[in-house]
Amino acid sequence: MSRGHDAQSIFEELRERISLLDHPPGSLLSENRLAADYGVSRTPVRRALQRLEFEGLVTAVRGVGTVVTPIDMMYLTQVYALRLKLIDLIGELSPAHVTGADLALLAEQRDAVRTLRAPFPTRRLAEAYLRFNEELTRAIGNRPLRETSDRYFHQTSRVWNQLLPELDLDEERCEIVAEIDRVLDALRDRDMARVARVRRSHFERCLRRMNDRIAGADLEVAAARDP
Amino acid sequence: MSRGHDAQSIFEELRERISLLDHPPGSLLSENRLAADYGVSRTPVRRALQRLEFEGLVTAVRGVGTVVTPIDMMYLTQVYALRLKLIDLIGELSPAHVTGADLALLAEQRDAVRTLRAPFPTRRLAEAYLRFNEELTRAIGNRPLRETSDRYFHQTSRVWNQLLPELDLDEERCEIVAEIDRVLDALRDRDMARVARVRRSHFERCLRRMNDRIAGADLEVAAARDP
DNA sequence: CGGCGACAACTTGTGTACAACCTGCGTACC
DNA sequence: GGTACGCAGGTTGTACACAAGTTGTCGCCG
Repeated sequence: MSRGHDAQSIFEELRERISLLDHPPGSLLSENRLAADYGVSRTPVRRALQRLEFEGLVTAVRGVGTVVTPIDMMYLTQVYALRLKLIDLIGELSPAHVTGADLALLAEQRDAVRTLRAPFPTRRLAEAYLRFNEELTRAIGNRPLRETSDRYFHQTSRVWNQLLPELDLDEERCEIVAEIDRVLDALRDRDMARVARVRRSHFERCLRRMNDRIAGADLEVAAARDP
Repeated sequence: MSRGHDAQSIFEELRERISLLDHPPGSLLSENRLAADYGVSRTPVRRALQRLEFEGLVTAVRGVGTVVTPIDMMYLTQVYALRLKLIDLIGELSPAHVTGADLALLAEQRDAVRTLRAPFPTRRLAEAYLRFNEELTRAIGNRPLRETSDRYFHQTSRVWNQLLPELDLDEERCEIVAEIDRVLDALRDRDMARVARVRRSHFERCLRRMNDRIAGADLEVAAARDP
């Protein structure tokens, strides 16, 4: 299929495809198949898969294949609880370093989401939010915090993406536009603490919407009350 | 050398050897050499090294070797700032799950450190603190927080270990005994918030001692004022 | 018809040969 | 003597062959 990829780009592409549910939880990835797809041997593919395994997104099983990690709510609830705290930390120990170009890109992303008109595929919204998050993660000044936030964002994004078809798509779209808008305002003032407050607020609202939707079901997203 | 190792155990051993400065920053690790030492081929060694690379402890350079990451104080200052915050989180979102056996093991470790009599090798103290931290990390209830704490502990432990020969060894020994003692008390009450306060206090005292020692030098450990 | 066992076709883990690349030393040349 | 070049040795990255393991299928037997 697509050629000229190295281990790093294969990792990034696979991570995105897993986040966006192109490879749904529980599905099997074959090293041989991926190697053929990317036009390389198994070696760089294995490196990418091993990193995905360290990040908890896949599990290699000898004789079976590499399984995309199933969604484990018991665990992901803990991840949500941690992410809630990490958002606060972004405000506490990140000197803002955003350029005018970054702000313009965020505004572009907001407009792209705003002009989406129903019916649009849920994947479009999921991808837009992924891009927004990537751009915002880049603005985190504290490098280990940036890496940690990135890591756990990709572990949880599948939950919202999987629930998206059952949510009110237009409501979700508006929420994202509002979030980008308010974050953009705070960033223009170089006020990372306000960025954190905004993100925390939208994060909690998102958790509430998801919980409302699956109320009565076995699963519980319920974070924020880990202790 | 030692045989019967798989990628996982090679990773753990190498990580410990890097933390304890058996492989000092800047030194070269050869895949062939390690493969011969562990009695396996390059493949499992490469897997271990790749994970160390993802964790930021080594950097593979084509045609040169795998370099143990030099100590970068600009970066590690950020890691210290994050670790300070993570310690608080341990108190906020970790239900304690320690058994009597865990407590007994910690008491044993405390006694082992207490009975150390000068002159003793700095490595002994460094290894003891590593073990204490391993045991305590295991008690963190929130899994992603546990993994993150573990990761960044191993990135920063080399700093203290490298400074140790220039510090007052007996003072450091007493500090560790005191820390384990106070943590043990708090754990007996299942009071993770108090554990966090104790650890934060000792962490800050340790930073201060290190800064005092290298005052006037080019380097600055100075965390806690990242914002 | 049901169960069970051999087996074929896959998977990942390991070992090995080779390609691409860097470094340091020896040597020739200025 | 100093400098530049070339090559030898060693390193990681890649590709491939094989070992170890799982799963589903097909056929045989009770």
